[in-house]
Amino acid sequence: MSKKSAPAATALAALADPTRRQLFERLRSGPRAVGELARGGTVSRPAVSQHLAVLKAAGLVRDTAAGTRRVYEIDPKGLAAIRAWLDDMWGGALQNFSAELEKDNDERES
Amino acid sequence: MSKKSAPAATALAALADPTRRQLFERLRSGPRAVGELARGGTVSRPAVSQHLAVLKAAGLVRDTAAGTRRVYEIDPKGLAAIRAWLDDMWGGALQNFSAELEKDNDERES
DNA sequence: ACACATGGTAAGCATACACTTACTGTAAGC
DNA sequence: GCTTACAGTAAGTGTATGCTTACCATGTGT
Repeated sequence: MSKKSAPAATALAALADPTRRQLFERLRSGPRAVGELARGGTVSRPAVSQHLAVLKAAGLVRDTAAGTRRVYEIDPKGLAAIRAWLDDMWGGALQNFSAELEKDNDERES
Repeated sequence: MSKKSAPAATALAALADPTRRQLFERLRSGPRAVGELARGGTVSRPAVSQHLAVLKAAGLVRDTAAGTRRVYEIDPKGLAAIRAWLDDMWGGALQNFSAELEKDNDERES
C-alpha cells in the first residue's frame, strides 16, 4: 500500500515545527483547552489555533467541544502512521547497514 | 546526554521535506553516489547535494569518498533518534488515550 | 436579552527555505 | 600535464509558512 506514506508525510511535516512539537508534547500531560495551551506557550492564541488545526489534519490530535472551550487531546493515529513508516525505513536501514556493521562501530549500545 | 531531543528535532525537520524523504527512501536500496541519486530524481544535482548535507547533519546519512564519486548511505543514528523520541511520545499518548479508549472507536478507512 | 468569554478565521507581513544557474575544487583518464 | 567528470559552494529568486493584529461566530451566565 503505497498510500500509507501519505499520512506519515503529513504527520512528519506537522511535527517538524518546534512550536507544534512543543504544543504536542504539552498535550502529553492530558487534554487541554486552546486558551490553556496558549497561556503557557510563547505564541499568541490564534497561532495556537492554527497549529492545532495542522496537527488535527495530520491525525495527531483530536478536538472535543466543551461549551465555549475546545479541548484538544492526543490522537494516536498520527503517531501510529509515523511509527509504521519508521519501521519500514528501519528495515531498509538495517538491511543496508548490516554489510557495514563489521567495519563501522561507532558508539552504539547493543 | 540530556539533550536527546535535539537530534530528534533535526531528523524530524530533515525528513519533513518530500524531496529529502524521497532521497532517503531511495537510499534504502543501498549506497548511491550523488549523480546517481540526481539522475532518477526530480531536482538538480546541487539540490541533491544540499539535501544530502541536511540529512547528514541530522545523522540520517553518512558519506564516503570513492574517487571522484561520493557515496551516501543510510546512517541508523538519526533514525534511532526519531524512534527514541517517538517511543517517548507514544508512552504519553497511551497514558492519555487509555482513558478514552472505551468511548472512541472510529475508523474511516475505505 | 445582554454582556462576557472563548476560539476560529481573514488579511498581511517577514522570514525561512527549496531550487536554480554559475563557479570552484578535486580526482581519474588520455 | 592537460582535459574531462563528478560534487560541493555561492549567489540569487520565488514561494511557502509561521506569526501577528483585527474581526466574527458561538456559547454561557446573570
